[in-house]
Amino acid sequence: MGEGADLFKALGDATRRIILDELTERDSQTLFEICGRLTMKHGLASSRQAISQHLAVLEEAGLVHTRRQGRYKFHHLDTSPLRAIVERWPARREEPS
Amino acid sequence: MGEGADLFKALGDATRRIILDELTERDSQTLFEICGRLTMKHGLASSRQAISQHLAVLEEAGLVHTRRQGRYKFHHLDTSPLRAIVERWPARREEPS
DNA sequence: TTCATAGGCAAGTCACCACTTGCATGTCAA
DNA sequence: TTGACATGCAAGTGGTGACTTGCCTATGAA
Repeated sequence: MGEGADLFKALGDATRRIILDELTERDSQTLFEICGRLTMKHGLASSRQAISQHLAVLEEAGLVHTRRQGRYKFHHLDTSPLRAIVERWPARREEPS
Repeated sequence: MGEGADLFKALGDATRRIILDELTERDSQTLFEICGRLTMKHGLASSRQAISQHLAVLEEAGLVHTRRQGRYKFHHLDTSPLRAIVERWPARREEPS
């Protein structure tokens, strides 16, 4: 019931968080571009299928949107669902001593 | 390296998120108080040990701090680690159409 | 068409994690 | 001290999820 479980599940994996980092640096990438950049710049050697499944989870959470163009599928970052987190548990009024 | 994995792991469980909800409503509760309120108001029948382990995870993530007083241990909410999430993946400049 | 590229689907394996179970520790009251 | 209460610790179990493996579809160029 709008509990947002998909969002927290998506953020729960370290590889998916790095994918979000990569899309923050350079938005609108294809699956193969993301695979290459994760290997090169972030030092992780994940398979194409693994990254594809991660992107599906991120899309379910609303953090990534896709756009098909011929045989390419571009992935776009959407950080707006993250606002629900800080809104669910607001900052306290009084600051600690 | 300050990657914050503990934070996302803590937020990844639905019961722990409800515990944060409960502490948002009423801060500084003991383990037994939290157990009782989760059963009454949120309808989940988790054991004392389960809740205790959840609170330990939340404390590792810095979301909950504890204060001992005699045989009681009070749990305090700290939402400040959540800011790191929205700061890691900032909102885009342009708004979507 | 043929071939290479970009991506999708499904079943199987393995490790982690939530939860239980049982016992132990420590505090306070009678 | 005895007993009840509040919490802690540690081993074992089951289910979920990340990853692999293998095959399939679709687009575009020669």
